Amino acid sequence: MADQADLTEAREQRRIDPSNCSMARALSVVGERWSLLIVREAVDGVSRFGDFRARLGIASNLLSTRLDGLVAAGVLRRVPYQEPGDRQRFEYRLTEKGRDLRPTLMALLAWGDKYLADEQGPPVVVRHRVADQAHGCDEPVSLVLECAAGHTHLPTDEVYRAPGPGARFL
Amino acid sequence: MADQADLTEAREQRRIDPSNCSMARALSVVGERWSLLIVREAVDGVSRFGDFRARLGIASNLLSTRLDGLVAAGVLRRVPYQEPGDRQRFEYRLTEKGRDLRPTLMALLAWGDKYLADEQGPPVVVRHRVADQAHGCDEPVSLVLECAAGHTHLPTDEVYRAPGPGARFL
DNA sequence: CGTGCTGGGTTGAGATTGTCAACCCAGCGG
DNA sequence: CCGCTGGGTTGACAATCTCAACCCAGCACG
Repeated sequence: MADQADLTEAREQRRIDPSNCSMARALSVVGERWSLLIVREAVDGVSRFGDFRARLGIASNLLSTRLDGLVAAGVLRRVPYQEPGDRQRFEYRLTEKGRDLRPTLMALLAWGDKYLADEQGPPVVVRHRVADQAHGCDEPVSLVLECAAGHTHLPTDEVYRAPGPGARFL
Repeated sequence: MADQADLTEAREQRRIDPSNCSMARALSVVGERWSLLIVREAVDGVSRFGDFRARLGIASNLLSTRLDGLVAAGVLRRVPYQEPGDRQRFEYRLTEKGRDLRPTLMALLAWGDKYLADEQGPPVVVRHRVADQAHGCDEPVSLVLECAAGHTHLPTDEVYRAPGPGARFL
């Protein structure tokens, strides 16, 4: 198997310092138990404390802490609103930074759909809504890998992680 | 702003039960502190207990627990190996299921690169390695959204989550 | 044959984080 | 001025994580 050869080769080459990695940083922001689920709800249009709480079943103190954390990280922003005949309250909306987590959510969703769905199939699918409603597309959407040279639909084993401009080595 | 209208609309429509979601299931497998970092290392060719430990700086008992969990989840498999002049030991290799987490890792990496990289730029980039080494491509790779009708490079706001075959409602 | 080294762990104390339940409080409506 | 509602805070307890110490099988060395 080429499998074994790959491993041996990999073990011998100069290694990128794995602690200096954007993935680790990303996980420090959204890597705990609830963060990504909160972001998922926000993507889905949820914005109020009580709605997050009800839909996720998360403890309120923890939700409070997580929302603060996500606001501090710039993933959500806290905006005042006022229902007619009610005092001012706050809601939590996604920022651009938060919206950019959508591919991550989709990748996780796709993986869950492939390996963890129950018999009836995936409970949620992602579809294409074109901005112009006249010719709605509505086809299922997937994530594909594409390289700058225009090669598209790369299988995942044709990609590798290489040192970037900010790389450090062991 | 259309932003506000979207939220209101979203709040009023029939909602997918968020607990019956592949994402939540996916997170229950790889959602804790170290799992994805372990998988990342595994993708990178790391397979041995001590190597994971050294590269991640994770406590050995926790690594032990996580590796067992990932094996139980089918993300890694435990295979015996024997170095010459040494006794039999075990290493942890990615399964297909584990390899399929690569898009998730890439999405997270891309997000981290965009928002969390330091001045020098991202420490790691993903490149295209063609199987046939003769015409190596080596261009940077990115994840793009594509729908079944062939629309490609969808902006994330042109996709939405819709009920799938296994959907439940609130 | 005893002694130590090395990879791959286990055990246990203490800090951190999460859960659950109770409580708070501002302001509207009655 | 009473209670209800949304959006929290507080505190007891449980589960997890971190850190440090220890273990143990088998090879290598003397």
